[in-house]
Parts: sequence; C-alpha cells; structure tokens
Amino acid sequence: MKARILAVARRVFGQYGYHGATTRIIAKEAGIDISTLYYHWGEKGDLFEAVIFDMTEDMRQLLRRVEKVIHGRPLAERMDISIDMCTTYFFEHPEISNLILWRYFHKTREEMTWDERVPEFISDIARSMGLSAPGEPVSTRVKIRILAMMNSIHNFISGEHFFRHTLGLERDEYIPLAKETLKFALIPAFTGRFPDPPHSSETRGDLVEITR
Amino acid sequence: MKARILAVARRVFGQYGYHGATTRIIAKEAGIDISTLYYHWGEKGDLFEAVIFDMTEDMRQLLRRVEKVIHGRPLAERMDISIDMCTTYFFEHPEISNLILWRYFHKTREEMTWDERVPEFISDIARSMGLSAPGEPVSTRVKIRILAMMNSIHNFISGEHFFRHTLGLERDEYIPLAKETLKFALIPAFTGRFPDPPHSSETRGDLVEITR
DNA sequence: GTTTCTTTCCATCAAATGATGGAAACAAAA
DNA sequence: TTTTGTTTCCATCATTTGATGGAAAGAAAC
Repeated sequence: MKARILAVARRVFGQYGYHGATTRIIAKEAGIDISTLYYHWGEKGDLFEAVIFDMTEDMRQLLRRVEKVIHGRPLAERMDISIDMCTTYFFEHPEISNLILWRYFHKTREEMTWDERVPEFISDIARSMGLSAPGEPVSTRVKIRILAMMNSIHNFISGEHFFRHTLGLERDEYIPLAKETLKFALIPAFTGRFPDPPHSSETRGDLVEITR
Repeated sequence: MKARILAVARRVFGQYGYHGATTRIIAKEAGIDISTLYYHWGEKGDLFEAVIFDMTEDMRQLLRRVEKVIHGRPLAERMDISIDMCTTYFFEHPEISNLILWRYFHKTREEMTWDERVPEFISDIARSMGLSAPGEPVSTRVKIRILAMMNSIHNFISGEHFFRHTLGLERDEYIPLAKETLKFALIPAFTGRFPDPPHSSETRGDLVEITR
C-alpha cells in the first residue's frame, strides 16, 4: 500500500506540480482515505521528497543499463543508442521527465531544500558517454552540454500533449519524430558528423533492433 | 494599476505556476488589497489568460525585431543572431520562459483552453529563419525542430537557478556559457556547419581530443 | 459645493486543503 | 480465545484560498 501511494503520488505530482497536486487527489487516485496516506507518509512535503528520491533511483538504474549497452562503441553510436533508450524509457515513465523539469524550473512557496543527496548524474553521464576522461573532473562546458541534452529529451516527453496538439500528430507518429529531431540536433554537435537519414529501424526507434 | 497587477501576475505565475500562485501573493506583491485585483481582472483564471495573452504579444514583437535584423543574411548568421537576441531578451524577462514551459509541461486542475495562435507562431519562425519556402506550408519536421530549438533556449532561462547551483556558476559566467551551448547544439544541425568558437579554439577542443 | 462615477479597501463567506484523533477493522502472536 | 500491534477510515479542525458586498476614498462632471 505504501508503495502504491508512492507510485500514484509520482504520477500526480508530475502532472500537476507540487502545489497543483493535493493529498486528496492522490488518496482518491490510490483508492484510499486521505488519512491512510498521512499515516504512511506524513506530511505532503515528505511524500514529495520520497517521490523525488524514488524517481532518482529509477534514473540511476536506467543510466546503468544504458552504460552497459553503449560501452566500447564509437561515439556516434553511443549517442544514437543513448537517445533511443532514454527516450523510450521516459515515454513509458513520463512522470520522471515531469518531475525533473518541475524541479528545474519552478519554485515552491515553502522552502524546499535542494537535496544534496540527489545527484544529478551529469558527471556520470559524461564519463559513460566518453565525453570526459575517466578519473578526471568533468569540465563545466561538458556538464552544461549534458544538461542541455537531457533537457531536450525531457522536453519531448513532458511536452507531448502540447506538441502533438500543436503539430496535429498521433502518438505513434510523434515518438519517432521526437527521436529523429533529438538525433538531428544532438548527434552532429557532439560527434562532428551528421546522422544517417532516418530509415525504418531508426525512426521506429525499436530498442531491440538498434541494440541488436 | 491594472497594468501593474498584470506585470506582477506575470512574474508570480511564472515563478510558482498556476496553482502555486495565489491571488493574495499577487496582490501583496503589487502592494494592493486582494479585492482591488478582483475588481480589475475578475477571477484568477481570467487573470492568467490575460497574462498569457500579454506574454504572447511580447513574443510576437520580439520575433518581429529578430526578423528585421536577420533578414537577408546567410543561415548560420541568422541562427547565431537569433539565438543571441532571443536568449538575451528572455534572460531579461525570465517569466516568459517560465510561463511558456509551464504551459507546455503542466496540467491545471481546471480545464484550460490552449491558445490556438501558437501553431502559426512556429510557422512564422520557420519562414523568417528561411527554413521553409515562403507561401508554402511548413512541414511538421521543420516545425518540431523549431519547437525543440525554442525549448532549448527557454530551458536555460527557466533552469538558471538550478543549473547554476549544479554547475557552481555566477550569473555572468552562466549566460555566455548558455549561449555558447545553444549554438554548439543548434547551429551544426541546422546549417550543416560548425560554429566558430566564441573566443579561442577551446570551445570544442575539450571534446575533440577525447572523442577521436 | 453637490452629484456621479470610479477605484480602493475592510470584513466576511464558502470551499478547498493540509493535517489529526480516535474508533473500527484487520492481522499476528500468545 | 484473548491479546497485541498494525492498518484503514470517519469525523473534524485550523488555515488557506478564491471570491464578493458594501463602505469609504478619490476623481470627474455638473
């Protein structure tokens, strides 16, 4: 039950933001009484912190999975696979993108300490992508590029509804086009080479196909 | 007074989002009683709509100014100037980026109609950037690239606090680095050429070494 | 100066929201 | 079965928040 509340809270906080999400909505969506929620998680702020922590753990696992797959490959391929895997994963768990962007962009009225226990993984990503030498500290310039890259991905997930509405696309058209656009923008900059024009396997973004 | 309330509301809605911003906060920040706010703008949702409308008008004006400056120049230069002008402007009016990203990414509990003028906006940008033939309808692929580009810019503005905290940067270091990073990612993709480094050859230097 | 219209604020309301105490339901241990 | 501990819900509170009526203050017209 405690876990179910957390899962629902993740989704609701992601959709409406901290202030937009009420404990009543979360309880209702979980099919329980509001006081059961308070029994398990204490005050709203604590539940939110738990959500962030939980989401961060999922991020860590994703990055480990990606790292394993891209290890040893050339940069262009590493980029291609990383974008594919991350985009696919976040489209399946959009609340992660929502929560991350929410934390990046918006204030809460209550003071909310930026949790220093929540690492941003930036340096880890830089190293596993081979954009920085192992052992060496990652330069600020590389870090900000990683940030920009991750953000671009999250934008397409969190912005799905608005973008699809604006562009008049169905979900199954939107997702491959988002991937293509991400590769279009990111791969040349990072690799110095332009991506192959999208053929079926890349556009569909089927993870199995790409990773063989 | 009516105008002053609107200006404050823009800022506060931008900072806290629709639900996080209360009419009382807005009134207090404007130095007036809450009922004066209601006298001028009616209910909260109407004020928010007015804010969006007002902000959209500013966007339109900015784009017109940019269009005038870049007209007739080669693509790489158009990109460079556009990124510069937009970034500078949004850093001076961060609530615009905040509001736009808020609208893209987050739901309101109440039903809120989407502004139908956004799509034409995207097409205007595509045409003035010369990414699409005049008169012709702008393709979806180009539109989504414009969206990605604009979003990347807004990310750096709205994310300033979090990113600077993460990267340990002062504002006057952050802004030029944000611009550089935007150009790093966007110019090669759109122009097929890599941007000249802003000062020395070190822009890409730290990457090239490692990635080859 | 008086009247009329506009603007501002004080007091207040109703609903929403965060939060809690205590009784009931349930489960496990004795 | 009884006891003990855990979990769930009902009822309720205190605050916050969106919203309004009406009095006072200003400003404009006469």
